Amino acid sequence: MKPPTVYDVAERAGVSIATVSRVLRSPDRVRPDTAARVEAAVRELGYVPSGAARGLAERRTGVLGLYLPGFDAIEDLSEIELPETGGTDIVTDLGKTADDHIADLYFDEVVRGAELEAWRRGYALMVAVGRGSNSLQTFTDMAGRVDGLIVLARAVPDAVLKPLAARIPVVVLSSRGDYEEFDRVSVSNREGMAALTDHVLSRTDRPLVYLGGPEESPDARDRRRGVRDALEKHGRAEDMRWISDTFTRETGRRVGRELADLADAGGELPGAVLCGNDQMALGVLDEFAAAGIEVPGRVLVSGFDGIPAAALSSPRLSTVRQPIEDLGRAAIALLDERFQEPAGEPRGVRLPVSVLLRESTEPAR
Amino acid sequence: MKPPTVYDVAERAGVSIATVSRVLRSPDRVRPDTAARVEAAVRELGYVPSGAARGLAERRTGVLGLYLPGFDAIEDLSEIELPETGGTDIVTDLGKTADDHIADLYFDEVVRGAELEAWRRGYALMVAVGRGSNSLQTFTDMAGRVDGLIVLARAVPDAVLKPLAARIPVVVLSSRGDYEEFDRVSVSNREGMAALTDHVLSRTDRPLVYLGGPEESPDARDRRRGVRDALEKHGRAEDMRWISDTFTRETGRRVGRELADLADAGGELPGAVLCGNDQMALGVLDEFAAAGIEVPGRVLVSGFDGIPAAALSSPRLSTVRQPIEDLGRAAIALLDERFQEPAGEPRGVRLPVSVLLRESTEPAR
DNA sequence: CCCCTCAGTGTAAGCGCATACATTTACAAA
DNA sequence: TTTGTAAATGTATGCGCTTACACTGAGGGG
Repeated sequence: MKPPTVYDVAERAGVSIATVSRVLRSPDRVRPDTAARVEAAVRELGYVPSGAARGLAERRTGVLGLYLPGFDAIEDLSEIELPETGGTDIVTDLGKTADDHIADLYFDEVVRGAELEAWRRGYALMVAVGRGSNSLQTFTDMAGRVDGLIVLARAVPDAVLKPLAARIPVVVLSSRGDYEEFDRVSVSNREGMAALTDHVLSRTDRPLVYLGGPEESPDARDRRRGVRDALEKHGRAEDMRWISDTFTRETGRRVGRELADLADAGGELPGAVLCGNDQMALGVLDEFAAAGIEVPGRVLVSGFDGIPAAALSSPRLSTVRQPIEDLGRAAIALLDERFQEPAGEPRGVRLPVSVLLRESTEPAR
Repeated sequence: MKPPTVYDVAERAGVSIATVSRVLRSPDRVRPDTAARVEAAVRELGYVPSGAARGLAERRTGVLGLYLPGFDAIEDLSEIELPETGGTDIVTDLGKTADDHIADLYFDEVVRGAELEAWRRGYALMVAVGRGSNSLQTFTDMAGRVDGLIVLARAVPDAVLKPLAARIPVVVLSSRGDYEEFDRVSVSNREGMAALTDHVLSRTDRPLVYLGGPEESPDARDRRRGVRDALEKHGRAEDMRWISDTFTRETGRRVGRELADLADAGGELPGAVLCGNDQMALGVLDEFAAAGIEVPGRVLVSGFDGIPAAALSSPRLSTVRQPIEDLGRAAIALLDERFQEPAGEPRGVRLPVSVLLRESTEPAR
């Protein structure tokens, strides 16, 4: 059963296809009674205009794209079952469940922000994710379908991104300093971390530990710089032991245990453990709690990101909240702006962060 | 600057447009050396195939759609600011923050599930949301752009949905019994609530209160039926006081306060307060805690949905976890299945729920 | 040496719509 | 009635791609 087209509608209504098109797009340019006939035909045939044909003729689609690099969660997804009739599964859940979920992904909030802002502005949003070897295929596929594109830094080779940006507006979500030839949005990683560190330094005179992310991550680098900024400001540049590792809770646990063991063996605890993200900090807290080391009593701990779990830990974690959802929103806003003003200098937007001071860095008086 | 087309590439490579198209779509049907020339031209020109033109010629787009009814959160969204340079905002956050966030929206998880499954199967997902008066416009716009469509029950008038379903596969996310002429997926609301109620009835002999959602919500209706099923099974059909109101935490607080006041005035507390969703139950817990009424010591409380907050309350809430993310995933799977098997009876999938028994219904021995 | 086959390539016809431009109609003024 | 003008409608082209079909030339079998 072939879907009806303008031609079918036109024939049924006894008009030309041009009139059908007008009724749909600028109804006031057509006489009310003919419009009514056309609308009736549309209804009777269940006609739905083809987006592809419209896009082709109009040279715009009304769709914005968001492209993310693949992540393991997708690869690991198992086949879903489709039962005709569901049942009920009774689970006695009296233990503690961590529920380390996809929901914690950074992406997730970016996507949500982009969705909200796109919808608000009357665009539809298409989200695609690179998967394995043919991820470039996925990318160009998407690029060919949208009026503008948001891309996470490093998700796509520059050699592909650069020429594309000459064709359609592209916004990159990057760290500062990266991708300066594109429109881009980033957050104040460095300043935020500097402010938090500044606070911690005012609370303890003892030497510190910084547990940061991998060297090659631009975010990690920026945060480390923020720490250094604050140290220099206080003239305590030498007061820090630097550790770099993956951004995981497990890493935090490992380091936390190590420090606890050290203290156990008669060593001195650092004045504070500053962490490059919240997951790490939570890992540190896990182990300190297990070893009976009071936070913030004996040592301060801080994180970065402002994930929900950081507000639920005990003690609650001082951290820097990134406006991740706003990142997505700002990117869409920037795209929309480019449609109004196609030419011009690339524009960089840097979103402010909030330093959240909570109990984990607030020593009892 | 007009984007390059197949013609430009063909000219540059000294071949015909058919050959260009072949290189892109079935590379093994052209000689390796010509393919190489074409690929070089593609790269030099930064050519990206137009999705619109492809879609038109191929009569398929590789995109699936998800359509949601509008919600207030979008309307209320304020304009986002785009600062060139971000700052740092220092917030001393030593109080309790509720963070009642969009993240708690039911939709959110559906969207995520659909995204994951679509990506996994190599489709892109387009998500659109009806907004105000022109929401129908948005809907048909989207319908014209996708190979298949997922729609939330009641988001679109049947008069529109019905003819559309004859053109492209449509899956409806509905409560049981609804939309039987469509492919659809739902969850076992009724059975889940029956099982949880059954458990609660085995824990208390005193009269109960059921605080359910609005009469007109099919979900609310299904859950209420589940409660009734369990009551009848236990021969305690008369043991329940029924309340219907909006699905909000505030409603829960109101009812909780009312019950607390009653108890204060010498009345008897019910054996349990069963709630139609977790938000309500949390509201009840809020007020019981404020009034010093121990849960589960003096009264049991249960919820429905299995939202994250239900695992973090004190006491943790017994509830029925809906596999909301799976709802989205199953819908995509169903669509994909329809592509293989276009005809056939409409298929209904009902997903199982999990009854999570936690402390709020577990009286101390 | 001719004819057939087949791989490789080109030609051209849509796909369904928007729209510039041409034509017709309706109506008012002359 | 004629003419002028604006509103309403129709005609025809092109948007960029895929693909059926036609064509070419090279190699193999007779």
